[in-house]
Amino acid sequence: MLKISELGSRTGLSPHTIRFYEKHGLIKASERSESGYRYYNDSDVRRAEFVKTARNIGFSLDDIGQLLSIRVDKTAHSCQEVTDITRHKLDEVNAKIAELQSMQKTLQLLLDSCCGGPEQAIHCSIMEALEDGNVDASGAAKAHKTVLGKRAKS
Amino acid sequence: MLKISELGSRTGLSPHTIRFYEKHGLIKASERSESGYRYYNDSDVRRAEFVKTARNIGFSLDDIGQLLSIRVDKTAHSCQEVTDITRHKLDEVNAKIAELQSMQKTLQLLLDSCCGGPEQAIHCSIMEALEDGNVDASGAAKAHKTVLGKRAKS
DNA sequence: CTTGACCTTAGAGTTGGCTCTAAGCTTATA
DNA sequence: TATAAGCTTAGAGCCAACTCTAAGGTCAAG
Ligand SMILES: [Zn+2]
Ligand SMILES: [Zn+2]
Ligand SMILES: [Zn+2]
Ligand SMILES: [Zn+2]
Repeated sequence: MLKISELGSRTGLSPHTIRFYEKHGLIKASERSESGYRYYNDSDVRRAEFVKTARNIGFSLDDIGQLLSIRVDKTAHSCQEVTDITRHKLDEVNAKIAELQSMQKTLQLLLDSCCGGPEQAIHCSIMEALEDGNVDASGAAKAHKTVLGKRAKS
Repeated sequence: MLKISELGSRTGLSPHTIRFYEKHGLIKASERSESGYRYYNDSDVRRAEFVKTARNIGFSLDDIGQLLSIRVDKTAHSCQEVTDITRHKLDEVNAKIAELQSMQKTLQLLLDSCCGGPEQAIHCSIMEALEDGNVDASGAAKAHKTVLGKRAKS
């Protein structure tokens, strides 16, 4: 039976994150000590590792919840349900890639047009393109709200 | 002189968003009526359109702020400053694309391995891969926090 | 028997870019 | 003149997935 920080070092999730996942129904400690400490058995650890793997792939916590409910009774669920979740995620990823590639293309064109030198930006072609709005940004408009965030840790 | 909703329909930004941008220093109404209504002149409109174009490309509001401060005095800034901002953005975009492509690859492999049929998920290869953690998710781990958000409107 | 590492909880804060609400004032139209 | 549409403000809420804080309880080592 592992304590929360031991589960943390085994899975690479912080105790904070483990409690957060518990609050959202993803992970549970099958036992608690009298003083309230969480204790995780092998089955709990396997579930937590499943969550970690799914998260690393990029599934949302909501997706992971669905995958977990399939996991607890596989006879009640089909391969199709699993592929539906996976394909939906892949569709999202593909859409996002397309948006980012549109941004990439636009930014590259802008960079190619500008000398990038130390002279005054008076005739800078990037500035001119932005002024004139003659920028091929089709597809990029929807892309950038949350496109460039990061997660710090593993 | 345009009122805020007129500037909105000209630029495709909502009045709410215009006020939000004003609060963040991107856009200003050069005049106010006695009753406090914002009035935008041609120069204001051009600035707002610049902001809209830059936003559509994918620049952050912070980036746009920097571009705007170059715009107001181009003699005091160089092409290099402009390309630095642009290149930095391109680097972010490229990094994000790489992460998403890693996710894409993993998801595609999972999908290829599963029959996707109506039978019970007992021997589902996607579930097995998630259980075993033998999933090639290198690079995807950092990717997904904010990767799949959306902005609704233009 | 004290130190320090670890555990508990509820709840607030972070990020970026909006998006909306409430409560009230102004303006245009019929 | 009445009604509706539009404007003002400060400030709250939203999204996801954490991340941290405060204030306290627990436990093993020396
Ligand atoms: Zn130049
Ligand atoms: Zn230039
Ligand atoms: Zn199957
Ligand atoms: Zn399957």
